[in-house]
Amino acid sequence: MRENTGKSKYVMLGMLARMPLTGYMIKKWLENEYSHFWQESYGQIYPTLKKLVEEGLAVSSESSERRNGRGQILYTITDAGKKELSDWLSKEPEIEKLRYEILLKISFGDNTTKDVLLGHLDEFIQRNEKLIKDMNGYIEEIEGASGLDFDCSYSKLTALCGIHIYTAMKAWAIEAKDIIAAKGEKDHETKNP
Amino acid sequence: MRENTGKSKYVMLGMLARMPLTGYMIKKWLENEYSHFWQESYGQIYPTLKKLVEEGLAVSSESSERRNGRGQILYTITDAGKKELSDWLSKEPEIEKLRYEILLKISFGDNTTKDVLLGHLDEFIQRNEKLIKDMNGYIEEIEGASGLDFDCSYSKLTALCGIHIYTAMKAWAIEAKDIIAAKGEKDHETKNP
DNA sequence: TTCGGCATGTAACTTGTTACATGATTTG
DNA sequence: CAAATCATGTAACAAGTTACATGCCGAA
Repeated sequence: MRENTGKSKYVMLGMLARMPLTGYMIKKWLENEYSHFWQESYGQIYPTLKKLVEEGLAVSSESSERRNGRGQILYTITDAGKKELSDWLSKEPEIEKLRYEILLKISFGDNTTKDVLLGHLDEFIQRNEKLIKDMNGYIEEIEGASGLDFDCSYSKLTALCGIHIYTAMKAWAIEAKDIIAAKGEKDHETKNP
Repeated sequence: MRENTGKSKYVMLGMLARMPLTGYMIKKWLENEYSHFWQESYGQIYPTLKKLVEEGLAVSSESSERRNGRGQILYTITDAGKKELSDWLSKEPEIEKLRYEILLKISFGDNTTKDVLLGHLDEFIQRNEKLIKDMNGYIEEIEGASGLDFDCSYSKLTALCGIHIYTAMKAWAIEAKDIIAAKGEKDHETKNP
């Protein structure tokens, strides 16, 4: 009983806990609502789903009535699956290993021009502005949809986190631009006393 | 000439651009100053260094004078390496794919208790407080060391980014705790009109 | 003499992505 | 009729971690 499915397994379980889903639906749902902090490819989803069934954490029901395209395979979480999920939820989240390419490029800034760095930061600011707008739109969307069959307040919390992060990133980038610009002037002074 | 080394290659080049280094020194340096936004394992470092030499981006000089322990292999960047680095620095940084486990757990919050979530958030707040303190310490450190042989201002910028992010994360977690606590009360009201 | 740090290296494994194959149905 | 979308799936690859092997030196 090796533990080879990483976190994808729990993502599937968490989504199936809401409602029975197909692999395709899981992918679409991830793309729409989780993409800013989580993503999975089909190459992960389908094999993981099969393992879930093997481990008794979900059951599959092949609906031969092919409504759209090929016949769908619906996965439903079992009691064992619910227990597995809640056990995982109780465990303290691991510390994330982050890899910010932009910070790498900034920290190697000596090896390029000021303009290149300022360009990257400008692009970064725009990207974060877009993300903030997206997150705000998403929050309005779920606030607008009142008569929903399930509670979205936890989803809203993750969007709120996005807003915090992207706002902080944008603020940093603006500050960084100022510092880099000022630094250029200082260098010039030093070289021409 | 396949492109199989990902970003590790450029990290090595960026560090070698400062001074000639051994694999071991690269690892230690990464652990000390880059660990909050980048990390590499020996399993990546040594093979990548070899490839750098194969591609003519660095040269190795085995100093047979074994100062400490086993004889070291010093790697020095070549002009071709410097060009490769500056070309990479000019390219727009890729959009990061983030995976925040804590957000996953929060978004699946329905399947556990309020106490579990509040506990995770408390731990998260403490972790971020520690990180903010670390980053501030790091900034003071490089500000204190005045007569340094090379400019640290770009490193300081990355630390500043850390402070922004961790502060934002902490602020979010505090807000999230309040919202989750309030939500509990509201649920109670709804169930007992 | 034992332990920790210096120092290099690799094999096995895990994790995840990409590109492809298949094919029905819906929409323009 | 062509293209997009629904829908499942896999093989090959890429990337990265872990655990281990080796061995010297200095300090406790």
